[in-house]
Amino acid sequence: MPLQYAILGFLSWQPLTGYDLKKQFAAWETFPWSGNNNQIYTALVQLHRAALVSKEVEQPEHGPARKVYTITTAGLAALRQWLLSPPELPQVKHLFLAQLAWADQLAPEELDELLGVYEEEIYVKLLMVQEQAQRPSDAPQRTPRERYLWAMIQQNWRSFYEHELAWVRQVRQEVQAL
Amino acid sequence: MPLQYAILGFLSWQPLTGYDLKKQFAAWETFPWSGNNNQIYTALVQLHRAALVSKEVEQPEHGPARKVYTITTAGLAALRQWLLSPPELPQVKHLFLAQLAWADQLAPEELDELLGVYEEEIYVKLLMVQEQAQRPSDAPQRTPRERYLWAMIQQNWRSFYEHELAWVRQVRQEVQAL
DNA sequence: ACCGACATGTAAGCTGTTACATGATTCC
DNA sequence: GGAATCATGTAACAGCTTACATGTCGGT
Repeated sequence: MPLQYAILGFLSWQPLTGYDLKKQFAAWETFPWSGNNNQIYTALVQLHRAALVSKEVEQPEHGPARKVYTITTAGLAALRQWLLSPPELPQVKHLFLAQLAWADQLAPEELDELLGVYEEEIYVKLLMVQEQAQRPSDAPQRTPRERYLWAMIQQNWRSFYEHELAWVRQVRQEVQAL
Repeated sequence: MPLQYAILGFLSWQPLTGYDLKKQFAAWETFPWSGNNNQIYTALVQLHRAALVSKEVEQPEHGPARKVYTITTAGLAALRQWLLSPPELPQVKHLFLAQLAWADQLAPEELDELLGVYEEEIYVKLLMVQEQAQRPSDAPQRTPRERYLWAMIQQNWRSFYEHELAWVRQVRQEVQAL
């Protein structure tokens, strides 16, 4: 269900094809649908059946048909309704913490190695979201408020990985002292 | 798959029944399996088939049979192997950020209301994890190192929600200024 | 008399990932 | 010649949630 609304969100910005949407989802942490064919194309079919989007088929001389989807007024209304619905808490699946919970069974060097690998992974991810944020606006910027909101969304991700990095560095240091 | 290993983790601490495991999973943020019957009971069957756990059936005079599961040496080896495997990045599904991404379509009061509800939800959750951390140790504390690791895991959760709370308060304030 | 905790399990359905399948165009 | 991008879709499977189903015991 939220995937449908996220699609409507992008279409409220501009008409797009399934392929475009796929790329958008892949590009932003905020939209946690990994740019997955199966879900996006079937969601578009459902949205079209529900008349929340309209479809225009462009047939170029060469290559496959492009199906460009546009949001309808019913779609805009549905999007607005979702925006007003009570927010969900972030769902965090932090498997590394579950791994750490039993990591006392490891030797000191093994534990340090594990923490080191995690530190490196987080660091790489942090670089990724930082670069993502600086990418010249591939994002809606219709009003100053919208620009502000997107900036704060990016900041949320950046500071999440920054704090995670600081946390793992602290753990690594203090665990060596034990 | 990780669920199986998490079960082995708890059983490396002490023998438990499916019901006990369900309560453990429900009690800790760190183990993101919502205390769900279906998954836990079937996972135990699979672990038993793989001989990673052994089963003892206690039949009390009244009531249903209690099946107490104990980890085997093969199970301990499998757990250790998982602990050494490369850590995964945390998977964060932050739907509120996706909602905010399109929230410029809302009136100022509507947006403030949305942020206010989210702030309250995060605040309640923060209280929950704080209380969870102070709960008299229902957790393994076999060595100082293990005690330290569990404390740092709890701290990770606490600071996540603290930062989220600070973030939403900032956004709310600054969005009012626009 | 009813509710919650104890204790086990099954069924249906939604979500999500990976891989398969096709075919043209552009860049190296 | 081969890889990447554009562009659409399908199939199989794994993960996860919700609800159903049954029955005892202790507390209010």
